[in-house]
Amino acid sequence: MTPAALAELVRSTALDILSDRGLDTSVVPGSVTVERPRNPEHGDYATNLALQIGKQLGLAPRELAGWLAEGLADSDAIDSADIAGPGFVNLRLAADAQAGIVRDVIASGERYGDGDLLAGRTINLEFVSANPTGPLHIGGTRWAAVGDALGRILTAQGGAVTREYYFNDAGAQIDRFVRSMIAVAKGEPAPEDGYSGAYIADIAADVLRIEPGALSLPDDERAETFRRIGVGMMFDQIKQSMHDFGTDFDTYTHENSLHESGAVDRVVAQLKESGHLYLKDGAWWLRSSDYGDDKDRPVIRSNGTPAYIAGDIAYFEDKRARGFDLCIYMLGADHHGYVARLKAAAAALGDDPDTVEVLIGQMVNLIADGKPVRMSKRAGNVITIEDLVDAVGVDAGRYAMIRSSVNSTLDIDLDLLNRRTNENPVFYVQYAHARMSAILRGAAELDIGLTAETDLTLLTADGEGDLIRALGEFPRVLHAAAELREPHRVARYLEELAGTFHRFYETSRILPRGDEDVTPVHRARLTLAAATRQVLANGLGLLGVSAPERM
RNA sequence: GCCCCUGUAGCUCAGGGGAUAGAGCACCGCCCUCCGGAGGCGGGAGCGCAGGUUCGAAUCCUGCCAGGGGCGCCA
Repeated sequence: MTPAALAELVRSTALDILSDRGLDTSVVPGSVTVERPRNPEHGDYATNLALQIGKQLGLAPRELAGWLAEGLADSDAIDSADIAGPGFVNLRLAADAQAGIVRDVIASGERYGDGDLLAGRTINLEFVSANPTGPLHIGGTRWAAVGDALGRILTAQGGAVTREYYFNDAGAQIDRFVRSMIAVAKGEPAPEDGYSGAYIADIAADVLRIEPGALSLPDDERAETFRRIGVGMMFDQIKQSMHDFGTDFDTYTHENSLHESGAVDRVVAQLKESGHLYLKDGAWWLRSSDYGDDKDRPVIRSNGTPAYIAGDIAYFEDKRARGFDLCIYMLGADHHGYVARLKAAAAALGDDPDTVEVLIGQMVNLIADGKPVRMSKRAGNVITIEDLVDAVGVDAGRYAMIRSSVNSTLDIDLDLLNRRTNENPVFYVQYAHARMSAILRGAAELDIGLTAETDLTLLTADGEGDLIRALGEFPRVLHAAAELREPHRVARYLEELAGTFHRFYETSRILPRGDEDVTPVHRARLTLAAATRQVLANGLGLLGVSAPERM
């Protein structure tokens, strides 16, 4: 019996008890809390339902808990139900009900853990969207890993997810990028406000290789040539880096295309007409202060040119026209001020601001010699996605990015990367998977197959029950990770599961030793190992991290 | 000044109102006749401060302190 089914059992039992006694059943929440107590003496599961609703019913929680325990104990799935503390009901599952979790994992296979939280939702997930003026640095790498994992998690909950990258190939930073390339191509120093990394020289040289006469073109054509080729190359490089990192996008939208197609002009005209923009000091303003911004923001500058936000409004309109009912934006903490603007844009277009969901992630700090260092292209200490992958590999790199909440600033220790240590917890998880793979190989050699007839009620040892119940948590973890948009929950769960497995492995011999006969207990443990391996593989897959058979 | 995030073990971090707050790393001590020791067992040590809500607060609310980020007709 899965925890979800158990919660439903508790709920229906409570409803029966209350209606039998003529009490108000509406106080029972739609979903009842059933949790795994920290202290194993408190049972396999515990519910606080009596504590939650006792007061509303005017009943002592312990009395209510007593009725609940009595009712639950009648179920075949429940071995024991006891009142504890101020009104908890502690539950122990019957062996067969617990075995049902293992059967469930084996039967569901790769789909074990999936849910329908987001069934019917059409979701646009925009992440990274780094400017194409340089290689993807380690900050953007965080979103590449977390965003990709989130996309997988939302998909596993039934969401129709489109991963999207917004490519800012318009605006002032592109002009600076172009001026920087041209200056370096001419052998001059990069402009004061420009970009000066070594990659600029490389790209400038590549532009000249493709268009040898580029420097002698008239100013306008020269800039356009460098822009077209240089930005295109930068874009390809970023795309390739992320692909090598295991992150691919479904759609790339170019900001420039929104301007060139007239989409920006159209949406601005529409907003002027509908009164959502107002004219002040010669500029057209969006009422973003209605949505938490500290002031309104100009959409059309007084010189008549569109501000950055104009493109974003047109982009949102474009997303909605493509049928998305939820648009998620993953932005760095340095863009948090943009939340209100995006919501105001949605509202101005007549949409519910909740259609826009902005996830703010904190920055990635570089630590060297135990102290934070500021990344600077000028100082030449920019750490790129390639640097990270070269140092620790894709799996450890992705895992390190994902396993912390995005609300926490992330410290990446340069010395650690340079030492290529195996301190990353991903190895702990992967090792558990490899270990089980080895056992299953061993079982195959001994010709021990997994069969549906295996008696899983033989799994009665503490370590075995712990492991089974840990497997049972996976669907709830995925549900929470999707609902809260927190992929790190999956990583933390996998670490716990791997630990529970390693402990099981120490105390429960899986394969027969030497010339021992194969017993039903061996078969049951082997099935449990196979189920655990499946869950680890499913979880790692959601993080985009490999589940190796051997390490 | 205003807005967002953070403050939990020596360090890096988990912890969706629940019972005795966890993990990894580091440190100390144990465990290999047999399934992979990249493992297991044991040990020490902690919720920034002050109020409030609640049967119950690391978690929710308010204030303060400290750190990071942001407040442009830049993007």
